[in-house]
Amino acid sequence: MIMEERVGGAQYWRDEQDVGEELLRELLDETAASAPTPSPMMHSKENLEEEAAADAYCRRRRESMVSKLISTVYSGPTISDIESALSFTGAADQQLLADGRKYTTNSSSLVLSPEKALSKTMENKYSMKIKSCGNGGVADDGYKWRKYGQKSIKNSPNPRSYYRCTNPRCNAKKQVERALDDPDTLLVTYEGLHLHYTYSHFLHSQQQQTLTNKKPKLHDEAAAAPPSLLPPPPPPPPQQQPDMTTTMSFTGQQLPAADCYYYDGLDDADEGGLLEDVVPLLVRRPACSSSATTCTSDDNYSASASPSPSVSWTPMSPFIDMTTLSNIF
DNA sequence: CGTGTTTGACCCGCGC
DNA sequence: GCGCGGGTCAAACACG
Repeated sequence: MIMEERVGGAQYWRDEQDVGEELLRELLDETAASAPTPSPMMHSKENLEEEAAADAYCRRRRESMVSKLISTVYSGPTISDIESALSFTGAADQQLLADGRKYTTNSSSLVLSPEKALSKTMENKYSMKIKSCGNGGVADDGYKWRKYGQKSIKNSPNPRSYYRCTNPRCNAKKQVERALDDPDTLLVTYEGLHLHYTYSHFLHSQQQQTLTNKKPKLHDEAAAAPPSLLPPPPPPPPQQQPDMTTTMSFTGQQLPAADCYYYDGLDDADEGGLLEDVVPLLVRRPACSSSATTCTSDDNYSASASPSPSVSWTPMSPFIDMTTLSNIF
């Protein structure tokens, strides 16, 4: 596992945001410049061909920039990943309806459980190292995790904790354990995909509408682990250490952030409205994900799973309004 | 009282 | 078949 350390986590987020904003600005300028302008002059055949060629060029350039922009701001599960998961689930449902058999985790069963089959067809596992200095937690990854087990591992003095996404429709899990060589380093292994908003995303959007959310619960330090491009932490309360850093090294197929979604219309009020099932819109894997991606983010905020609803904060990371992008096409 | 954590027991896969 | 190790379950507990 490659592990790089980048000094100045805040600068990293800043740089990413700058790149994203610059690309978006360039893209919008480009779009405005290439917008069809009514011309009083008559179009000759040559002019029409030139315009067509120019249009094609502009379109390719926009697509290239959008691709760059998306790859800059997003590295989470792509729509194809979700489509694969959903199509499998649909197929499994059809199979279930067809033969009336029930899925079971029993290995002697003729039918694999969807989870098992899914894990066979998709290696949705990725791990990362998180280096956190200080006694505080590591950054929140935007999702709510519930600890369901802890196990001592052979030849390791540190126990491994098992977490599951609190969304009942999401089978994402993660394992957290401290590294053997460095007790400050957490090894986090993610498994599965989140098919819903990040918790922080929801809070952010909700706070813009109403401030009546109930207060989220705190999580322990191991419960939170930041993926690459999630919203960076809210401004630290004054009593917290300002100089803590978290260094992460991702290894695997995908990164866990998934923020560019559209709401599928399901009403999850029965889940307290905190999490919503969504399917990514627009985002398709814009660039091949490297085998190891490293980023450093500020860790100078609370280890709580989410920011306090009483504090409204705007993500520093290159969050681009996807509605804007959608309008471009 | 609701929600999340802890922890011992249980299940399951794998190697011998 | 047996034992080991990892993963999960679920009752008890803690906390706000």
